[in-house]
This record gives sequence, C-alpha cells and structure tokens, in this order.
Amino acid sequence: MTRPHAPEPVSDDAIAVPPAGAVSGPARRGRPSKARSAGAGVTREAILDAAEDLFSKHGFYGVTIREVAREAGVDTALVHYYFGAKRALFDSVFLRRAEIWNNERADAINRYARDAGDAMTLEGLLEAFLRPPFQWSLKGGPGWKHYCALVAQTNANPTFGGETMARYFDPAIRRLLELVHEVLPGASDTDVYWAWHNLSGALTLTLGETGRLDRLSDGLCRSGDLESACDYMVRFASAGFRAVCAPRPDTAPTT
Amino acid sequence: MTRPHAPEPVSDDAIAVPPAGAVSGPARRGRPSKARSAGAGVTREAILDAAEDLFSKHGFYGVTIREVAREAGVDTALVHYYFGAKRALFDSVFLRRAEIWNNERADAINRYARDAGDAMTLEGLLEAFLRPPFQWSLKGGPGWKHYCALVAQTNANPTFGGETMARYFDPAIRRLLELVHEVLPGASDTDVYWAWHNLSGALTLTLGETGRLDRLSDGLCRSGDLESACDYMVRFASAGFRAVCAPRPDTAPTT
DNA sequence: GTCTATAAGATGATAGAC
DNA sequence: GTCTATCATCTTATAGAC
Repeated sequence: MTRPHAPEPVSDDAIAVPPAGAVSGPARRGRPSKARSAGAGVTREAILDAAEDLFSKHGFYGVTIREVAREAGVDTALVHYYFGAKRALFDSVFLRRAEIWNNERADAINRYARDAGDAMTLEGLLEAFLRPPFQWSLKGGPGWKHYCALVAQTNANPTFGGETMARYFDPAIRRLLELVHEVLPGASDTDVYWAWHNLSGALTLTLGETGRLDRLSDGLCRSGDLESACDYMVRFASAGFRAVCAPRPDTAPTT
Repeated sequence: MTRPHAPEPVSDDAIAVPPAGAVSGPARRGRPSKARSAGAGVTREAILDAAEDLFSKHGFYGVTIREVAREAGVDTALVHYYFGAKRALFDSVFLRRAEIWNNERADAINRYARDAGDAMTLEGLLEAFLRPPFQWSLKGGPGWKHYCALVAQTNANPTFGGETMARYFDPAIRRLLELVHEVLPGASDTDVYWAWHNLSGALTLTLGETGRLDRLSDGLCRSGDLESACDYMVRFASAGFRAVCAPRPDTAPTT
C-alpha cells in the first residue's frame, strides 16, 4: 500500500479539497514529501481532465478506464495507481472543483448583498448567484465546461454523486434562499423551495448544453449561447419567484 | 432470420408505434400471423417494463441484458430473441409510449384552445400541456413513472435517443409555442424559445424525481409531490414567459 | 417460444519488472 | 512513476436442442 490514492479519504467524511486552479495549478494534493518526478502532478491532472470530459458526456458507466487512459495519453495502470478504483476516480473528478464552485457562489451573493444594501433586488441576487458557472463554462477553459455539464448531469440523475452534491452544493443554495426571503418578505419557505426547484431545473438543462434547443428552434437559438441563456434565466426566474411567492388571493386572476 | 425483432425498423425511419396500453395491452406489434403461445405478448411487455425501469434509473450503459432478463423473470436469450441488440431494446422502450405521450399533449392544448376561445390564458395553456405527464406519472402505474424519468433523463443528456426525442417530441412543443404566440401577441420567436427552454428544464428535473429537493428542504418539500410541482410550475413559468416576452423598455425596472 | 451452452471479446484491477 | 503482462470476471450475442 504505497499508492498515492490510499491516504486520501475520498469516500464520505469531511474532505479537504485543494485550491485547484482553473486548468492545472501547480498545487498538488496530499503530503508533499514524497519525491516526484517532474510531471507527476501534471499526469494526475491530465487523467482528471480526461475523466472529467468523458464522464460528463457518457456518464459513469459509459466510460472505461481504458478510454480515460487513452485520452489522457497515459497507461491504464497509471489511472489505478493514482486513483485506485473507478468510483474513486469519479469522486476525485467531482470534488476537484466543488469547493471553489460553491465558495465563489456564496461569496458572490454575500458581496452583492453587502454592496447593494437596501437596494438589493431579486434580479441582482439571482444574477450574482448564476453568473459564476456561466462565466466558467464560457471562459474557464474546456475543463470547466465539462465540469458544468457533469454537475448538471449529476443534479438531474444523482445515482452517483448525489450525496456529495448535497453536502457541497446545498449550503450555498440555502444562503441564496435566505437572501431571497429578505427580498420577498412575505414568502413562505415552501414557496421559495419550489421556486428554486424550477430555477434549478432550468439551470441544469442549460449547463448541459444538450443542443435540444438548437434543433427545436431550427438554429435560431443556440444552447451554447450562455450569455443569452443567463440573461433570459434571470428574467424568467425573477418573475417566477415573484409569482409563486406572492400572497395568493384565491384563484381568480382578476387583472 | 426468423426473429420477431428483425422486421421492425426500429432504427431511424418513420416508425409505426403501437397503441401501447397503460401497463400491458393485449395489442402486439408486427405481423399478427405467426402462431404465438399464449404469453408471448406478455413476455415481451414484461421485458420492456423491466428495461424501462432499469434504464430510467441507471442509463443505457448502467444496465446489462442479464439484469433486464432477471428483473423480467425470463432468460437472457429471450431478450435477444425479441429485440436483437441492446440498443434496439432501448429504442423499443423509448418508442413504446412516445406516440401516445405526444398525441395526448397536442390534443390537450388543441382541445383547450378550442374550448377556451378568446378566454384562453397562458396559465390554462401551460397547464393543459403539462398535466398529462404529471397525471401519468401519478396514476398511470409504475411503467409510466419510469418512462417519465427516462424521458427526463434523455432530455437532459441526449447521447441516446436525442434524434428520436426531437422527431417525436418537438412537434407537440412547436404547437404549444404557436398557441403561446397567440396569447402573447407581441412576443418574438427567440423570446418564446428561450422561455420554453427554461420551462423545459424545470419539467425535466421534476419528472426525474431525484429527491434533491427533499434533502435541500429537509423534507419540507417532496420531489414526488407532483400535484404541488405542477401547480407551482404553471405559476412560475407563466410569469416567466410574460416577463421574458414583454417588450423591453431599456433596463430599468422602474416599478 | 424457451432453454442450455458457449463463443468472442471487453472490463476493472493487480503483480512485478524497470 | 511508468510500463508490460496478465487474471478473473463480466459483457453482448449466437447456435442449437427441446
């Protein structure tokens, strides 16, 4: 048991996630003592990048260790050397960017709330929360785009990563909903949760960039046009939140 | 080549889809000439039911023919006897309920538009379009619930079934958007497509019944509560459509 | 139609040389 | 750290008896 993957508790407990630069920071995981030939961290990151790409497109079962190794340009055995079992590789991919993702999201809305003060609007709040993943997908390099798709896929089918997803992603979401309550004072918890659920679905489908919209609209709208997607989503969801959280008269929309 | 699956063009051309009763109608596919021992159609439907269940939970690659056979209570070879390759089995599952799904959806909105006349509302229209899948998932038996999840999964990651999805599902959606244009006269095509995209994401995540909302809300809201989900979705999306399709003043929400 | 038996290949994972 | 070689198992799919 001299493998580098063994000492990392990838499975279930509290996990120390590395800073993980946008593409492949020089920061390496685990104990830095062991002698490592120049490209050790590079190889590791290359495997993660390849796995991230393939998992996001074909899912856990649709990818083989051999394919990951081939796309990373390394030998099959190296994948096991670094990550052990296939499942641990998936978890490593999922966790690599999870902390930065959620820290940035939480920071963005807290910063916005602080700066806006009493002028805080629902539109501003939602945009602050939604913009980071859109920006990463657009300008963070291919790795971030793949990761966004992977998160979307995991959110839509949490067979894998569901636990991890909840543990890492829910705190920032809860903070968002707290601030939503401040902007929509009369809203009930239930209403806000269901409104978020609708927004979450829209975000999930969008980050997946499935191309379904391209076909439906015959090329008029493109799934990859994330600038438009973000803009529309903010407007759509803001109105949705307001409608759902408004005090219900009875059932007759008199106006 | 005396197999029943051979003569069916499951792959890509125009496909004649059977009526497919809610659980297992006596109607059988293909030429009815061949002598069939009492339970032939039953076996076939049992295999489809098992595959539908498993595919919806684990995806195409996450399911083996052996698992399908075991859950259906038949031998592995029988699955190949009826459906040939694994991919053809998936297509058969996906197509079994596709026509009824989309016919019912199109009928529902056309019926609503006819009955409502000038009193047609966005809420009424969207509810007419959304209700069928919710009803099936709730009261159509386990098969329909699995199918709804399968459609949701395929919509979110069209690696498999994307072509089929577009061919079968888009016409009804286009009809819906036509009627939306009647209710929101000034709306541009682009706006309506993007608005639909947001609603489509919400619907996809909801039909998947992932349980994510249950955890986030600590049990306050349940993914399986489709009555509430449908109600919230109609209100959320109606407001979203209006906001996105309204003529944009400039950028300042003066009110 | 349904079963047994089996072909032919892919898969996750490991041992051990260098 | 990286490679070669290999195992044991599982996979899809088919042939042929009944």
